[in-house]
Amino acid sequence: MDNWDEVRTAYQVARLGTVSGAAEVLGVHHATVIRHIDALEGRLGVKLFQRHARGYTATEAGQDLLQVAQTTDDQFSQLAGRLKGRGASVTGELTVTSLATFSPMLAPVLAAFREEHPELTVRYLTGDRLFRLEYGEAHVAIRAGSVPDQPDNVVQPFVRQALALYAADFYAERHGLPKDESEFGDHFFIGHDAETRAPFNMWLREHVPNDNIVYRTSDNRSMEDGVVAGAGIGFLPVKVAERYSNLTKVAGPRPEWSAPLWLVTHVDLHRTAKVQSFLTFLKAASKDWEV
Amino acid sequence: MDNWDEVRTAYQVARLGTVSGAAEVLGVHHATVIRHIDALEGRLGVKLFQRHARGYTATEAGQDLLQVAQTTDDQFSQLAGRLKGRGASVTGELTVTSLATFSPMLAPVLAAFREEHPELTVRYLTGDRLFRLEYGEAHVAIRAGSVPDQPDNVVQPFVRQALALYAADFYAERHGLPKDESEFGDHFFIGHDAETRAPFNMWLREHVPNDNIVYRTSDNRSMEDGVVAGAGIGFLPVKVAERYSNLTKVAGPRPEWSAPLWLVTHVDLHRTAKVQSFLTFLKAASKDWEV
DNA sequence: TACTTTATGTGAGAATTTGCACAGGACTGC
DNA sequence: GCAGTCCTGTGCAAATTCTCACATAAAGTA
Repeated sequence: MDNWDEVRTAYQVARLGTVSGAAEVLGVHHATVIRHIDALEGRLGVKLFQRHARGYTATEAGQDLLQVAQTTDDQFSQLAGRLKGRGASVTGELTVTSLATFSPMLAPVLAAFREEHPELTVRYLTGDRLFRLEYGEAHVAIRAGSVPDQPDNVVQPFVRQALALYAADFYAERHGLPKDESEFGDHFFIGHDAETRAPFNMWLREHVPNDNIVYRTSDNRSMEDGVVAGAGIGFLPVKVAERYSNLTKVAGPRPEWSAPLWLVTHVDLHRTAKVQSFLTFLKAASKDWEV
Repeated sequence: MDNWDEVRTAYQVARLGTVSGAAEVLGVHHATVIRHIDALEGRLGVKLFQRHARGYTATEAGQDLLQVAQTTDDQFSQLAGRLKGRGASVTGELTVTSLATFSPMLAPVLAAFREEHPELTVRYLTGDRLFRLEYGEAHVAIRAGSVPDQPDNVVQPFVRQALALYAADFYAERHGLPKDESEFGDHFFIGHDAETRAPFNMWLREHVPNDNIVYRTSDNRSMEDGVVAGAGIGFLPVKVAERYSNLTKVAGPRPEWSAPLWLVTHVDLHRTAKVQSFLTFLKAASKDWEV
């Protein structure tokens, strides 16, 4: 059964009883219909129809085919309806990926977006490895650093996340707070373990003696925990710091500390209503994240 | 969704994950597969796959299609199996039609045939109107009279049904029995009401005075009832008369009384195993019906 | 009975579809 | 780091498929 179109033709003939009628419904010439039927019967070795002057009547075999193809037709119609609707509606899954750092900012946005579209399921992926849009792992990615230049990706600038230096009350009680940069040498800082190219980290390496960076973490979330615990002065997104009552802003936010963020989507999905709808929603929600 | 082959192509791509793999399975060039997918996506307005260098991964829409097409493929495979098998096996329906006269002879044959093929359903049609093979109303017809010459019918000679003249005991007691044809003028006969072309009826009109044909019926079955009830001397098939204990054979059987019977099948169904099987069975069973 | 309508069936040209060849990109293993 | 392999993608020629036109046959109708 390796030609589904012939089955479809036979289905219409069985349904309508005439070759001409089937040809009209299918939008082809009646000769085509005859050839399809002949080919199908020849391949199966069974007569599907009895030919007579008034048309074609289905044999048992033809009636069997009629029933099967009937359900197939129904299912395909439903499928087509779903698929066509899907392009225009915001349903199904929306998969977003970013560095774990942005989770606190993104979570409320995703929650609110899902609230607006009850039929939507949100998947938010963060992890060590980069989830790849070109393999369909995510619809939208939020990336930091230099402009991603994957060929099939649609990249647009997002916000520059406002970063500032914070210290916990616990730290301030024991070490005081620096009045300005000149006193940084007398304080302890929290930084990245690796020499990342994150602007704030590069700034830290330049302006703070290495020995004063006493608490080093491998990811930004642990850095946050360090700051809150009073392990030292460290960089936090303003939006994150606002959630803690025991933090004092030491300096900033400054534009040069933050890296530009990028919204990345796969070209195939970029123009879908779902992705577009989310992008506009995200941009609106992120207006006050800016430095 | 008016091109089922494209759905089938998309199904294989979704299943295998690559265009090349799908092309190999489908036995077409991979360029064809790509064009099918593009056409389908274009028509639906939805991306079914995300293209990347390692192949195609199905989007949600593609996975939806995969599921639907999966079941379709299964059902078509099963259908193909049934259909191919049907040509070779004796299952489903067997529809036989004849004049009601032959019902007593045919019934035991049909019953025995069905016994041999438990999966078979027998439909035996008799009626005033002729059931037409070319419209698929029956697989096999038993016809009397001159050779049917419908173009699409396969006609082969059947038996000449042995007919004889019978009288019931009730009649014999009251009127005696004729020794030979010369005494027919002193007896009462049962005949057809209309001037049918049945040989026995034509013989009756020639050899028996019209006034002696006192019981006239419109169908052969009523004629049988008339003979059994002793309304007169009448023609009965030998096989039918054998079933009654109160009948005495008056004359015959004679070849000139019986019309040749024909086995007729439609050319499209003639070579199927089911029809062939029934024809041989019927011929074997009818050997002793002959004159 | 002849005429109209509505079917199927078939050969030849037109149109679409398909296959081929080659290009280009990405991963793998040495 | 580099060759080999396995993908997708596209222009062009070949092949198949489709359409058109006409023939034929049966059933309804005046």
